[in-house]
Formats: sequence, C-alpha cells, structure tokens
Amino acid sequence: MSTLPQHTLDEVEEVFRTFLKERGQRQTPERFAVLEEIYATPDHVDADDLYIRLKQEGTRVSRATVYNTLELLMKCDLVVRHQFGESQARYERAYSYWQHDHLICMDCNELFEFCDPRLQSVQEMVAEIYDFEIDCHSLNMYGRCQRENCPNWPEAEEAEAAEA
Amino acid sequence: MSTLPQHTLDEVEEVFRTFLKERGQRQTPERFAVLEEIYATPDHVDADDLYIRLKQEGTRVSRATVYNTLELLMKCDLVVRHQFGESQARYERAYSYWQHDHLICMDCNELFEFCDPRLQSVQEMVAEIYDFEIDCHSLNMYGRCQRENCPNWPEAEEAEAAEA
DNA sequence: ATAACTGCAAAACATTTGCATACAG
DNA sequence: CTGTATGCAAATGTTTTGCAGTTAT
Repeated sequence: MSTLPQHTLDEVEEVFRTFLKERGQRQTPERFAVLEEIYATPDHVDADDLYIRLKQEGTRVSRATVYNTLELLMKCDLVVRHQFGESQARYERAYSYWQHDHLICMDCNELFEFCDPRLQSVQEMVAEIYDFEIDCHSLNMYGRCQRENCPNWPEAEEAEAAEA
Repeated sequence: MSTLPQHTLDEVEEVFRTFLKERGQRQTPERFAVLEEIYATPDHVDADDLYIRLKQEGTRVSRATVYNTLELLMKCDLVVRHQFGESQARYERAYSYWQHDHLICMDCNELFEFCDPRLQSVQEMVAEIYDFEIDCHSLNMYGRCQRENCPNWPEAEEAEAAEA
C-alpha cells in the first residue's frame, strides 16, 4: 500500500479537479504538486515535510500555499489531518485507503495502523445515545512497542532514570 | 461530578506531595495553586484559562509555572492532556474520575463525555496483536449535535453556503 | 546555605494573514 | 481582462527557554 497505482492517482486528481471546478476555484500547478506529493508517500507527514520535499524536487511553492492546499484537500476528503500529541499536525492521504486508527510507540515514535470493526458499532451507538450526527472519529493508542531496535528494548529502565 | 468532595481533594494533594518528595522536588505554593485550580472545575481548560483564573483570584503565578506544573501533574497522572483538533492543548483533572472518551460538536464546540466498555477490549486486542504495552488511548468523535441552541439547528445549511 | 523554582521577557515554533504580483479562466 | 492564487514577510498564538532573583528544604 506504499505506492498507489497510476489509475488511482488519476482518479484522485479527477476528484480534486471536479471539486475545484464546482467551487469556481483555480486548478493551479502548485495545488496539484501538493496533491501529488502527499499521495507519493504512505507517511504521516507534517506541512513542513511536504514543503521541504517539494522544494527538494525543485517545485516552487510557499508554505502558505501548502497550508492552503491541505485545507482544500481536507474539504474534499482526499486528505485527513491527525494530531498525535505533538505540536504540529500530520497529514495523510485518504482516498481509496482503509479506514484505520493509530498505535504510537512513545519510545521510538513508530506509528502502526489498525482497524477494529467494533469502533463502527461504538460510533453508531454513541450517535444514537447522544443524538449526534457523527462524521468521523480519531482513536490513538499510546504505548511501547517491544521491538529490538526500539530504545525501550529489552527493558530500558535507564530512560526513566535519566529523565529524573 | 462537578465539585469534588474535600476528602478527594486531600487525597489528590497527598498524591502530589508524595510525588514531589520522591523526586526531590519542592512543594511550592504556586504548584498547589495550579493543582487546586484545575481540580476546581470539570471543564477541559487550556493553559491560559488556568493562568487567567489564577490571576483573577489574585494568585501570583506566571504562565511558565502553569506549564511547568501541568507537566508535573501529568507525570503523576493527576491531569490528562487532550488535543481536540485545536491549536492549543486542553487539560482535565484525572484522579478518581471515570475513564471516558469525548464527543465534540463541530458547530457549537460543546463537549460530551462517554464510555463504552468495548474500547477496553479493543485496546487489549491491539496490544496482543502488535505486541505493545498500551498505556492509554484517546478517542474523539466529531459531529454535529441536534440541540436547539446549536448553530446547526434545525438544518442550518446557511453555514455551508456562507463558508463557500 | 544551596540547589531548585519563580517571574519576566525573549525565543521558538507552527500556522495565518496582508499585500503586491502573477496567472488561470 | 478580471478576479483568484501566489510568494514573501510580517503577524499571530501557543509553548519553551534563559537568566537573575527568590525560596523551600
């Protein structure tokens, strides 16, 4: 699921094109550059990552345009924004991708994606009980992975000691 | 659940006192003022709310101390931090309070708390599958409440029209 | 006494805004 | 052509930091 097939990218661009046309907004090369950049990776990138990646490829964009375009891409559901307890927001491509939640290792910051169908039932029940129309949810689980290359492995008690 | 009984407040202060003593950190009046202030309300306040409330009561604290103390209170699990998709973090008292998640109305920003036992099962299953030690989770559901005093009621389509 | 804590103001950081210029429709 | 979008730089809002002075232990 890291690189998307060309026909999917075509669909994504078509969605964006239609969205802009409907709203009487311009189809600028900068906007499509941001769209392509965020769809080029499965990473959960922040706005500055995108800006730097675009610059490195020689694309001429400003941070303001990156933020502006991300806003548009969120409005047409091609991108979702996450807050993983950091200062900056992270963005992720959303088209033709499974609905998932996130598991974050607080030692190595590695991110894992998971899906549990019970979430859908919980969402429906909450909507029912509180008389809400629920659009979306954000579920993040925070903990420590047990992998060898994680700073917490095998039992890095030093981390806690060093912190005090 | 808005005002806590005195004996609970005593317990909370005792927890903080013990925590500070164990770490060789000082018990300053400013730190206890912040603790009391956040326990005085069930609200999900931001750091500046606390700073302003303390100032209004005539307590002499600085923003830096508010942030510093919140950090300590999170370390001893007396306070939890939330990110509800806004720019600033919000803080909530955590001692002797039920484990809950949040439902947010995107029209009026009203916040509701709910609890579903299935979340615990989901958390345990994810921990098992990914070989993680999971400490906590954060689940926010975003939607629109259907209350009369909400700007979205009864079907404020104007909001969407005005935005375009 | 002395190391930790405080307030203040400045710095840092992510994001937004204002405005003159550029360009898509 | 015309109004929308852009880049730049300055402004904003939140949080952190440095440091001289203060205070709990």
